[in-house]
Amino acid sequence: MKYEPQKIEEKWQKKWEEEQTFKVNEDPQKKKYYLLEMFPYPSGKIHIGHVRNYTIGDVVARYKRMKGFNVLHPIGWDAFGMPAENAAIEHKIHPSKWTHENIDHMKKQLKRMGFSYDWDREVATCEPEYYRWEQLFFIWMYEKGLSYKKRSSVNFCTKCDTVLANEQVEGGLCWRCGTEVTEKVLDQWFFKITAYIEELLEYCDRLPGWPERVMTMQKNWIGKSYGCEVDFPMVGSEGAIKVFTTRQDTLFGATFMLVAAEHPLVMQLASGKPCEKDVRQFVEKVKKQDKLMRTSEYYEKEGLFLDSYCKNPLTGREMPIFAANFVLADYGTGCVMAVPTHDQRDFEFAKKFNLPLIVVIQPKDRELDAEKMTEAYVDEGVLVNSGQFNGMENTKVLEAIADFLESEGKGRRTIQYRLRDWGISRQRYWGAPIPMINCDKCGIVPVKEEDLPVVLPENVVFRPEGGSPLAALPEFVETTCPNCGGPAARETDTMDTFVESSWYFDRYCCPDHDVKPGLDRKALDYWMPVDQYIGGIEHAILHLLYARFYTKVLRDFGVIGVDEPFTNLLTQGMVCKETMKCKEHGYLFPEQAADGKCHICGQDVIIGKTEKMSKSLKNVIDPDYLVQNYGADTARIFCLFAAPPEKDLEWSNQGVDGSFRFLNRLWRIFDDYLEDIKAVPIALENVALEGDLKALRRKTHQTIRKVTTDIEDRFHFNTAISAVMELVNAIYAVKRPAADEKIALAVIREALEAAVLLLAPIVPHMTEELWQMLGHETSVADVAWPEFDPAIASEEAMTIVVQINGKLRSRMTVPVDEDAEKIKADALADEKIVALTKDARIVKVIYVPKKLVNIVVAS
RNA sequence: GCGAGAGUGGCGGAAUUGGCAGACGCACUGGACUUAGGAUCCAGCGGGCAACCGUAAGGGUUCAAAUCCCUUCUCUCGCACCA
Repeated sequence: MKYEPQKIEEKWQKKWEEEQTFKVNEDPQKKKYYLLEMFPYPSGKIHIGHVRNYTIGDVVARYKRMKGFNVLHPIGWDAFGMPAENAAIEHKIHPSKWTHENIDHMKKQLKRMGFSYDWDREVATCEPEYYRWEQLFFIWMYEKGLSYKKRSSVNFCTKCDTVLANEQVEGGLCWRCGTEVTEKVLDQWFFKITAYIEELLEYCDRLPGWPERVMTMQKNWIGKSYGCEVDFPMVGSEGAIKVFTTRQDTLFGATFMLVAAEHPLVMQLASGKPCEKDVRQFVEKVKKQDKLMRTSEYYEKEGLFLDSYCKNPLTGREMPIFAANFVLADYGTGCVMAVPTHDQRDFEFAKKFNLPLIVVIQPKDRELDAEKMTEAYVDEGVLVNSGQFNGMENTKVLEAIADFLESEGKGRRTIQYRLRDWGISRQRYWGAPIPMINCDKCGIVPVKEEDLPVVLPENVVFRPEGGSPLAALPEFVETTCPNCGGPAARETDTMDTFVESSWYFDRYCCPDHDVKPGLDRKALDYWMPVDQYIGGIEHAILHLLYARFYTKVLRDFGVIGVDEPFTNLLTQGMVCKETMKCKEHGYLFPEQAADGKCHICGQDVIIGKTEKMSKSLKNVIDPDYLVQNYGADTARIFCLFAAPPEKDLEWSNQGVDGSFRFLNRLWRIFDDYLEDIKAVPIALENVALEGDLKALRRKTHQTIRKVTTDIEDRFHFNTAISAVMELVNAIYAVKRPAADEKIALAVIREALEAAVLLLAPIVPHMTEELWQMLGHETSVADVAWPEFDPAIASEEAMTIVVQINGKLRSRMTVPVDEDAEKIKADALADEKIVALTKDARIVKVIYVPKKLVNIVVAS
């Protein structure tokens, strides 16, 4: 019988669905395991990255299930977002329709891959029953001061009448219409993630199951720095300019002051002075400068003297104050003390404006001369020109200067963070409405709980020029104030879609949307936290940080009982493929470039770099194509075999062939033996085996051991698969026993059954089929994971390597329980060793148990 | 610039705690079967005639280094004028 994946795959998928094989419920008797993969955005079709991500997750879910865990393995849709709205504008299809059609199609595709989801828990975040509770949590957050409205500057396109994300600004122009982007000050909603900043940071060191690099990225993103706030008194007026610095060791070298151009202080200082007009112009110019450009290293440093001075608090020196384009308004106090000798930016600025340089740190190996410096000295050294601190090492003087500033009342220790509050307002339609009402009399008033959800209206008009369709819909906007009953206007901003993805894993735990308040604490206590989370590295900061924050917020509301949502995180690599180009026709899809020729013009195809699969580079493999030509099982096993999960996977069509060939190879030998082994029970307990059969049985048990640890401890599916390949090769290597050689057939049956069970999480359809062919009646998904017998797995003889001075010189086979002294003696008596050591003096002999003997000789 | 990670045959990758480098697969070569083979099975496959040499390059620690340490180079990712 031939291996026909299409036939058997659809058969088993139907059966799993009918029998609800993967439906789960809370069961206090069983140990739970919550396996979660990042849910997809319903963009239209699943791509190979989804296949990889969900295959990895599926293997772990099925493996844990066979290990006896009560496994929660859900899926859903991150269904709000811009592409749906763009489709509405371009193709005149309602975002809701577009999204639901995509979900329907992708759902079919996922089912066709055979993933073991509990589909009863499926969630789509665009449903009012989902975002209803998010709106309630928003109101709770508002009441606690965790969500607030603030004026803040954003990228704005006047033609499209909308805010643009940083990513939507291309070279200072709007990505859609090409209009110059301006900064606009708008009232925006924020989540106060900074209220949890210390806890978020602290837990970075308490999540050992997360990859170090993700944690490092999060820590850097939070960006905690210890330093001092220092007061620089104004000259000729009251008050002082406050500055944040981490380099108080250079304070004596501060010779001028820089203020961010946007800082209100700038106009304040300039007002009434002759420079006022110029300053105003300068500020306007800087505000217009593109944010991306402005933060580029190569951007010209510009500044303007404000005709004002302040005083260095330690030296008393008068310092001119400048407005500068490169000072960040929203970090620290928006003002920086400039130390041109020890900061490159300040150095460049000082040279440009001919400002004084004072060296305050001298390197140990040479002497700096301020006159001759060509760049700032930023390394370690000893303080000079620094009063009582002279002679101290700059790295050690930080505390002393901080103490001094505090005792003199001229400054104080502070901590600064890079992380800003999370701006969640979007002037977009396809998102969860922010449940707030603006009343002229009462101000901002939350919608009453019993009036939730604020449902997104369907009958909106999408304007090709952009802008929020909600604001243009009077029946949505016009309402009454919940407080005073007077006329009021609804908030028309919607929430950032990252809000939905910050708690969808909670929703999966309790699919009943009608429980109040939204989530069932008992179910959450059983399932949460997520034991294993799997997804792309691209979410290392945003989604993972937001979800951690939101979990802490819900915890403080008593909704959930965990501090952190995800115990273990696996970040899988990207799927890449080489690009193919035709000189005339540009990038070609793989099917347009078969046999190395462009299918449009016949020219030779140019093979380009290996890049992440993307539509624009056309280096994509359609999962449907794989399913049709090879079946889901081949697609699954290839994704796992080609690379370990955390690394990028380079696509290889020949590799897919190889995987398909392996499945056929297993199928064939299984089919070949089927009739003979069907009747043979496994009863090898009291049978003494010899030779080939003994070796095969040993291999079987060794393979079980290896595959188990590879999956359990490391998620190294590629080596697990290669171990099974070795087992299958070993079965092929055994001489075909006759139909009446029952013991031999029993050994082979055991090996084949082991191969089937070990592969069951990886290629579930084929293994279900083979399992059934053997006469079993239960689903292979419900069979217990095989156990190995250490006695059978252990080798009776071991190969000991004999080295001379660490170089391989001979090998010997000895019984496993051989005495160490005997092994050493045997090694020295070995024919090759004797020949090589006869003229040398043996210094010592090292025996590494079960591995090698190293003979150290002196020549 | 700062931070993190990586660099092993023609290719993807193994080597789990410092202990036989190159498992497994792909590609390639040869053989068998065959009217035929792009199917299948079997064998070979880092370099070198060899002694030997080989894990980006150089140095070090060690009886022993792909693995640990130092220097350099290259690549990937993240942050990036954060004071």
